[in-house]
Amino acid sequence: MPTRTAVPKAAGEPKPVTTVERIADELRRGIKSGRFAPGQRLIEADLTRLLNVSRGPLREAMARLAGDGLVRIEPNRGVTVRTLTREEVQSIAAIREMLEGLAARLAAENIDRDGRRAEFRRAWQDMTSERARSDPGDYVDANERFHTTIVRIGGNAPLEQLLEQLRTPLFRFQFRSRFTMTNLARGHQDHSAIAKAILAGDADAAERAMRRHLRNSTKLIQSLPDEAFA
Amino acid sequence: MPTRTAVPKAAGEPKPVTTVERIADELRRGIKSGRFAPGQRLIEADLTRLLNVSRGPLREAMARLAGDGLVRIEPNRGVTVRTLTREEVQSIAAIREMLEGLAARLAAENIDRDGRRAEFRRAWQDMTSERARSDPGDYVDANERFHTTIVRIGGNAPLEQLLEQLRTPLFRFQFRSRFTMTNLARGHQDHSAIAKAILAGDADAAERAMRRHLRNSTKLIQSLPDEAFA
DNA sequence: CCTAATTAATTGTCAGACAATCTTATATTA
DNA sequence: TAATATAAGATTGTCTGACAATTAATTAGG
Repeated sequence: MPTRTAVPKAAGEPKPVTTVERIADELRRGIKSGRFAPGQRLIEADLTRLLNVSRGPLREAMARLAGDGLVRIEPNRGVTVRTLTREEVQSIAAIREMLEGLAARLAAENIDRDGRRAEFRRAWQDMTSERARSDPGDYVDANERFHTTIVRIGGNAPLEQLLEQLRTPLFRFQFRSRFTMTNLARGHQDHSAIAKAILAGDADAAERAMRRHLRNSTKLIQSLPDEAFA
Repeated sequence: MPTRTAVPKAAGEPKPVTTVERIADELRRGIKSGRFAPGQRLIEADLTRLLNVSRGPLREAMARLAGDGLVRIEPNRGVTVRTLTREEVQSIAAIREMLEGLAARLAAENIDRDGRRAEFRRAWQDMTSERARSDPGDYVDANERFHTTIVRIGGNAPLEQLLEQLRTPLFRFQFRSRFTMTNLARGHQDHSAIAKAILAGDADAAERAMRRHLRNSTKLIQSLPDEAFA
């Protein structure tokens, strides 16, 4: 009988302390990576076996994910990975356009605090590195880091958390759409404009550039065939 | 004296079918009304007794509220009603300014769909009614309905949910600040401008007016003494 | 092949248990 | 007395097992 109650605590790492947190982390990762597909049912019995936990913490973790908008809980019908209709994608995109725009503005305003300019330069260089240019996975990662760095530099913590929430359900679309050469080129133009504006401390330009970028990305996602949506 | 809970019932609110939902509802109301004060610890044993439920569903409900940002869960230290620092209030206000502005824009764009113009007129009249003008509680209710109506008319469901989340932790400030005559007058000016722009279908003006209103409200909240914050 | 009855799977909740951790009260020491 | 260590109590985190209610799957009957 595998009664693995306590996880060996890896010292020094910002790792989940609690079983609930560990489960939530695991599921979050699984959903983001696509291992749990949108619409898929998450059955308690399966997951308790898979993760070696009891139903209590598992259900708590599910409740947290539901609060984050990653899964849907329907009474007596259980939990499913959240799906998005075209309309919902559009709605979320409109929200993101406003908020990522705000984040870019804040980043431009605060670029000269602490070591933020250096931090931003690093993220920006990662985007243009050879690795990111050749490997799609690396590119997606660098792209995500670019955006999260901008928000972090802005220094609005609630905004950081909120954008994380809004991006996650859209994440899977990136793997399908982004990788034609013209798309990459366009994305690069957008990113350049954003980076330039932020480094120049031009808040208006940064916001404008970011919003334009978001609109372009959205157009790309919306051009996907119906099968990509719920 | 019975505590006055000024939490308006949403129109077609679906009744909680599940114990977890009932608990979450109850606690949400309690937090919004101030019966559970910011910073207050929510102890499982007390609440299971108070609500006649077992720990499982209670903890699930807590997890959902945590996802909504209403409470904080700290490992091994339990659940507390979320508190806000001045800085956090400012951060949330910046987000709200963008999103309520978007909502106003969308409302103006969609004011002539279905019966939305009539619906909006009703909410706007409630604001200026005698009842709202005399009783602070009624005014706060009408004010909340005014804002939620605008978002609903805009037709962006995720935005509706998000703004609900962002408003709730700020709700308690309304009871302390809003009620000097000059404040009411200023608020009325703002609201008039918003209503006029929306009814005229002028999206730009609606967004501008709403953002101005939000900035004014924020200034009011920020002018509160330190005791009002965490 | 479609509909209804039966069975299986799954969820929602409860109760009790116990170790780990945090908090408070008490005793000890500088 | 103040600071600190220690013990006692309170609270959380998790597990197990149970059972009714509901939903999904299967089989039987028309």
